[in-house]
Amino acid sequence: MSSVTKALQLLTHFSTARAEIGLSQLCRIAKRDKATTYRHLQALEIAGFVEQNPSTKQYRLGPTVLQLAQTREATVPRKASAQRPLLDLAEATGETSHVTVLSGSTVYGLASCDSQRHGTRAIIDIDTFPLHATASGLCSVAFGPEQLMDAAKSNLTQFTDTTPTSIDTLQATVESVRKTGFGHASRSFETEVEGLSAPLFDQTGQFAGAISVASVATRFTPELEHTIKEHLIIAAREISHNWGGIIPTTIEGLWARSLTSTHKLETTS
Amino acid sequence: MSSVTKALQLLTHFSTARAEIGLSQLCRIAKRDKATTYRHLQALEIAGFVEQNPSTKQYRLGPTVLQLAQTREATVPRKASAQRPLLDLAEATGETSHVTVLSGSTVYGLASCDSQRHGTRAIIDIDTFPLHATASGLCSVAFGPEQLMDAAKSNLTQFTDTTPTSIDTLQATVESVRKTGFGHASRSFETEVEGLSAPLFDQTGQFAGAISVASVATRFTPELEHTIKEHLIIAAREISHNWGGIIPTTIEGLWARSLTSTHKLETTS
DNA sequence: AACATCGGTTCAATATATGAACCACAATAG
DNA sequence: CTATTGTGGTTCATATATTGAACCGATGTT
Repeated sequence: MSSVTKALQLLTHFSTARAEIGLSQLCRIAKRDKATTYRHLQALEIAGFVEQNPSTKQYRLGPTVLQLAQTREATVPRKASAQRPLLDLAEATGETSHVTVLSGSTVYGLASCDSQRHGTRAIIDIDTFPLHATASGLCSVAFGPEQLMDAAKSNLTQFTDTTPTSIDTLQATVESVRKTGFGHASRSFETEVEGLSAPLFDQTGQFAGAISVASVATRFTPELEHTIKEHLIIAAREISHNWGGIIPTTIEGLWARSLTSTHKLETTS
Repeated sequence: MSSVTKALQLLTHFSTARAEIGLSQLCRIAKRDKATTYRHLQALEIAGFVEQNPSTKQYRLGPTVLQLAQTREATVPRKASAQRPLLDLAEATGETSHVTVLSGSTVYGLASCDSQRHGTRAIIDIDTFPLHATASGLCSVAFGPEQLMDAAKSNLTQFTDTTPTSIDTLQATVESVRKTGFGHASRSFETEVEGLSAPLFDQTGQFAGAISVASVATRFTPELEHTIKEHLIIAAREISHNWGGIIPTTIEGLWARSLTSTHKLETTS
């Protein structure tokens, strides 16, 4: 491992929960030699990546990261940084995939990608995704800000005969999303389309959008569902990472449980 | 110079104007060896500080900086990161100093610091600074968003007999701030106080606030004015840096000219 | 077909990173 | 009023990781 990598790794130990770290403390956390760590910190300090609290001598993140983040945010739009994982997802599942972002109480389509594998494809050609009827929408209601539930309740347009049109069925559906970590819209927007989705998180740590796969219903077997979920997880992690966020451990836990149970179902059936 | 420092220096070459840089190009810009630069970029890529545009192979800032910036923003408030330069300023000038931030059309006091050097001190004990009558306010009008001028015009309260109360005198005063790079409130808020200020900038590149020195009028000689301006510049650079910004070169130019002319005045008088 | 780029790789030479032991200081504890 | 234990910071011989000229294959230009 290069010394550059080692030095940069030190930065990963700073968080809102542990904003300031002393030299000795950091050595323990990172399991590193003190002299080396000290020199690494000095190099990071020169570059403005860390600074020392003058009163406590503890180190904390420096102002340079603000500048860099500004540049990154200004030059790499969310869409571009979601493109690659989206393509991989469509490729791996053989189904059409979407990335949506939440703005206010509206779920906007940010990017989509068709797989070339099958002749029939799910074409979702809309700008905004209904909260109650699409996998992305349900994911947003389940993991986004609370007022989204009200927004969803206030527009329960019926698209198919399985669209949740009552407040009770909507709440039950959202509840199951919160339990499994996946949004699931079973032919509730288009009669021939099964939607599965996973939440995305950005640098604020908040829900920022969703990644979804729209599968042609006739192909939607338990095996495909399992495959889609596996790749949704990969894509969600990657896009969240590109947006400066991480998947909360609670969600990771839901996914882990959700996948093992699906797997059981798959092997016992 | 350590290899860590050298690697981190590479990041300074990325900006909104030059968001993506190829390996060879970066070597020319940074005047570095190609093999070394390549390895440094690899280390930065592992840590997520840069990433490669898959299609062009060019490098750009990576998602990690977003996370770090989030943590920095959440854990180091503006006030804390302005404190030290503010103290140094008060110390160096022997006068009371303030940091103000702009929020909407209001200039709020963020922090202040008294010098212990003199028995008499300028005490500015307010939460919000009048736009037209204080050095910080004038600086905000001069370098902040345009609508501030309207806000200033709509409240021309007379505090002293030199307070600019007409739209014409206000505009003339602001004009001179734009010419010199320094806000100057000559006994226009308190009869015994001369105020000098300089603008502050944050990571968005926009005007974010002002740093000011309130000097007791009887002490306010051309020599002191020159000293205050010198140290205002230092403080403004430092606080802006701590907020993730830099002083625009136009302002730096104004200051340079402004200071040499003051110096001439000082030596010829 | 010759030439000039590009991103990426190799390997011997050596400059640079390393860490045990060492300060000086501050805050406890006995 | 010492010990003790913690801290941030420093030293220096050792050795390991960094370095850059030269090289490669690919792509594009003249």
